[in-house]
Amino acid sequence: MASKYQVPRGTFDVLPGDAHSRKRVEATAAEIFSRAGYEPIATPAFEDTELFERGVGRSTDIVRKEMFTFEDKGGRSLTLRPEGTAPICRAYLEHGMHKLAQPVKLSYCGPFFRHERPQAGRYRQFHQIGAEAIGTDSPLADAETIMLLSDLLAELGVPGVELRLGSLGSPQARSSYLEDLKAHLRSHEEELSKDVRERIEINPLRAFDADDEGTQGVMASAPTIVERLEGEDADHFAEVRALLEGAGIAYEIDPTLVRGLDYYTRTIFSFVCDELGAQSEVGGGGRYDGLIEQLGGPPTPAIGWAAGIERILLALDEAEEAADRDAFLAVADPSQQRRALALASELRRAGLSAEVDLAGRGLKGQLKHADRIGARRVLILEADGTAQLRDMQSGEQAPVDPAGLIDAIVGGAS
RNA sequence: GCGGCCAUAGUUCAACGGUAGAACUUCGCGUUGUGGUCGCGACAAUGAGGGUUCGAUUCCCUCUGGUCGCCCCA
Repeated sequence: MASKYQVPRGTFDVLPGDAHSRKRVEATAAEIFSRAGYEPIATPAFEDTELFERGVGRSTDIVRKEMFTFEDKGGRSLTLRPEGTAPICRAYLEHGMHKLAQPVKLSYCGPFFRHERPQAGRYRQFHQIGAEAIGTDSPLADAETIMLLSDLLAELGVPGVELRLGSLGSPQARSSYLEDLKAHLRSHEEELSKDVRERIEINPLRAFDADDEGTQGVMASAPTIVERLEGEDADHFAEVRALLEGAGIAYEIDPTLVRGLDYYTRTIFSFVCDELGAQSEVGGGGRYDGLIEQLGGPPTPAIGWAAGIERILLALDEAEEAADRDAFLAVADPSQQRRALALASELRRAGLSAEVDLAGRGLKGQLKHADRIGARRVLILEADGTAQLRDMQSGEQAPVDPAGLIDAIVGGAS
């Protein structure tokens, strides 16, 4: 009988079988962050709504239609965090981290919330791993953070990953470019597909991705933002590219790269995976030199990224592996249950994995269960106080001295 | 938020509008306390609510959820 209750739309339970690979992803990230000096930070699951409105941008899809916003009993408007960068910048300011040696390098991992229509790789509660380097505008930081994510995906073995790189320049350069692009599109309006035409004002960059011939013809002569970068923006981007090339990181310049959050400036990047469906971005980020100032702090350049754990797992498509046990303590007679549990506890304190039957199975059932959980050895406790040690691989079984039980198992395990 | 497809045991799949079956899993049995292979048995399901019909798992509607695409993003 199925329960009338089920997980809320777009959410999921992490069951024991999935927990292992998920943990591996988190542990690998933690290791990579630790080696590079990106200290862990954790912020609350919800924040003042205004933090996201100001930080992410009121005109973005995220703020306009994807936030879980609620009022607390004091009438404050709170929002389940839809992303991690604005909260971290809030924490940076709130705790005076600008007084620390710059840049401040941080990493995080946790749940985020967006009210979107669920589909493969897109959930309403999802989990991100992220890194931020706050307080430097050096291209070195851009390259380092990108390399961190590249290393993570490589170490995890995510297949078919490709890095897309772009630069938005300064906010002013970006908006003047967008005006020019819109003008270009409008002047060729008849040649564009209906789809693209309708989105000229909303998202003109999308036109670069169109498949229809007419639009592609128009876009061939369209200006791209990367070729229009000037002065320091251009130098910065050139340096980032040189650093990535020097490190042997392959990338592709993507003039159509769009980040739907208002705070991005200069470098933006995205790691896509061809094993995924429509939600092909496995991780991405960019520079946000104006965000901290936007939140009321001093001008503070910064860069960071986030990667979706569910998307990584989807791309890895790992088969769950059966966990091994060093020993299973079987009882030939229920009178031995106490002894079994005590011995199991002792083995566990010695650092071994051991289980006992908790379901009242017969000896046959216990052996079967021991086999199922991958126990290497089964210790059968006899009613008369003696014991037999059975090797589950060879099937060999011999009596063991009750006094030396622990030694027999510990010794056999090493 | 918009379109397409879908919804049956714990899981994966069957069933011309007429008795809901199977496989895997779980539990038990295969003699007298010993796992894997094999055989036998047991537990166990039509997402919810309406409608059409003598009769609905099957057709229609609504809801819920999933999935794919759009949009957007991690």
